[in-house]
Amino acid sequence: MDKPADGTVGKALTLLDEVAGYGRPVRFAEILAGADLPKATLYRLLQTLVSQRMLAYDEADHTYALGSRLIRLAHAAWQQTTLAPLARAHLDRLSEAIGETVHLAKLDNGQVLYIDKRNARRPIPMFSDAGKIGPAYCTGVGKAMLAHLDAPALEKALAQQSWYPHTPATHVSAGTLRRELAGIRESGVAFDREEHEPTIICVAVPILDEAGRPLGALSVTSSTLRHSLADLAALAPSLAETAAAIAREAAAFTFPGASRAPMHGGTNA
Amino acid sequence: MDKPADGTVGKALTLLDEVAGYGRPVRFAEILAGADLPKATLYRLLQTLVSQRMLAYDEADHTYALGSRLIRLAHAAWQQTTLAPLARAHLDRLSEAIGETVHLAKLDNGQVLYIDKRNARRPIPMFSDAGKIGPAYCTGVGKAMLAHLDAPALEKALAQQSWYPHTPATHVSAGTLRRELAGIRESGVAFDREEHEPTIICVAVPILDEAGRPLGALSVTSSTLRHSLADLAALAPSLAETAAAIAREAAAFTFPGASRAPMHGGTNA
DNA sequence: AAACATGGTTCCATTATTCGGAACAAATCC
DNA sequence: GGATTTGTTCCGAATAATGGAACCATGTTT
Repeated sequence: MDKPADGTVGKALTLLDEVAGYGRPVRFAEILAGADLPKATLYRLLQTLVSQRMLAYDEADHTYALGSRLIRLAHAAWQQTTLAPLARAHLDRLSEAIGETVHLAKLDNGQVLYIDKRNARRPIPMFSDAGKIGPAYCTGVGKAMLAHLDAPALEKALAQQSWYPHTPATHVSAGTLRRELAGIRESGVAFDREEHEPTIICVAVPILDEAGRPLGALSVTSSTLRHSLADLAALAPSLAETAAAIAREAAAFTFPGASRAPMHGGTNA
Repeated sequence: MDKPADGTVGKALTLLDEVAGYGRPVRFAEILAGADLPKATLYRLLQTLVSQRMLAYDEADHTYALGSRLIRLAHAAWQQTTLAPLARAHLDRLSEAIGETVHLAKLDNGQVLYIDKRNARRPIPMFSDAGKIGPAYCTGVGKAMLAHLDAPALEKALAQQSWYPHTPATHVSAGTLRRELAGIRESGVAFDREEHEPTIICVAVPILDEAGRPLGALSVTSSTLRHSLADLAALAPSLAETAAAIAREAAAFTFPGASRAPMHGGTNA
């Protein structure tokens, strides 16, 4: 099942995922059962991770949980590896204008990684929903991005899909999806017709760089109980406009100054 | 400067911080200059990190950036190591009610880790965003939490402060701060009187567990250009009420089911 | 165009870390 | 009180990390 985990670092990170997977503080014994490492090895690894603040050890009830260093790192990751910071203001505006759930996502190894989100009512803080991952082959954002990949990248991505039939409308193989992608590429708009979850529909548009490659995608999601596909289609222009604005900004953007800004100086001087 | 980095894992993580610190994609040579590792060693370490998706390598311009695995992990960390998920609805309500910038923070090794945030209707630009860290000795949330630490924990935390005089109003040693903390403990409310940034003021209240220990803190921040301390003081009751509600919920909460839920199954079935 | 940087990658013998079985200690349960 | 579960420490053997140096690929200088 688990394969060529490289080195100690690999094991340590696998362990992190392991702990993350429990979704709650865990005791040593539980981890021991889950991971297949010898007791002593696991023990040392955990110690290292705790000492590095990637895990937090609760002396009181002897449990391990994810550490705060992760949150710090993630903040940095979110800021630099994604176009979320750039897109933020645009998302706000779009959300304000149309009052429906808006997603910003990027493609990550064949899967959709949600990077930011706005709900109708309340503004959303970063990690609340950002960070979730979903399938590409049956979501609006996913298809919007797949449609603009070049041939080799697309093949690679298609090979990474699971083709699980979430609903009757789900594409279950590359064949039918390819055909739809051609259309999406033409029109510039992708729809999710209850392909991932029943009653959930969405419109999505890609955010493209100068070369036409997808940087990410934007979508508006709703439910068949409240809107028809036609309703959503009507929103496509504003979506496209927003996407274009984000793309423009991303193109204009060059990373500022080359000077170092150390992340956590222990004590800040 | 750098201390007892344990093992390979330690080095790898230090490297992550290093990359994070640049705040933008970095080239090999830059990292080489920054970190003091031999070329070959650095190279291998980077490869490992990339292969583990903790870093992302851009083939096009030969740069390294933080990887998406971090975002995924962080999502989990945010959910389980903090009271953010519990507090979310309460923050929304509070933010809605008072329309000013609201922060939720926890204490992390003597520093303030911001965990969630709601913007004012007309946001003021300022340092602090979810995921960021800040000093405890000169912020409202920091002082609110310090005030409710028990003696040994307080000593430890005080020893971790940097006492940098950000503004004329900043406490520059434990002495004066201790006195203020006593008062805060009494009143249950802490103020930041432009101690961290000029013109930035705030009211904060702690979120306490049954034993009276601080789980986190809530604050409302504004600027002297828009509000007086008295204005903020008037908000203290709603803040306290919200804090109490969060505390109540946190107390009632026990981590649900013991069953495993693996975090990222590669392909999702 | 040849010579030279500069930035990045690979080799491989040496060395230091990690490994993990098993003994030990501590808290829990009969 | 003794037995069991749970967590921690030891230490020789095994392995993985190390880093100097050679190498390769670009882009630069004369």
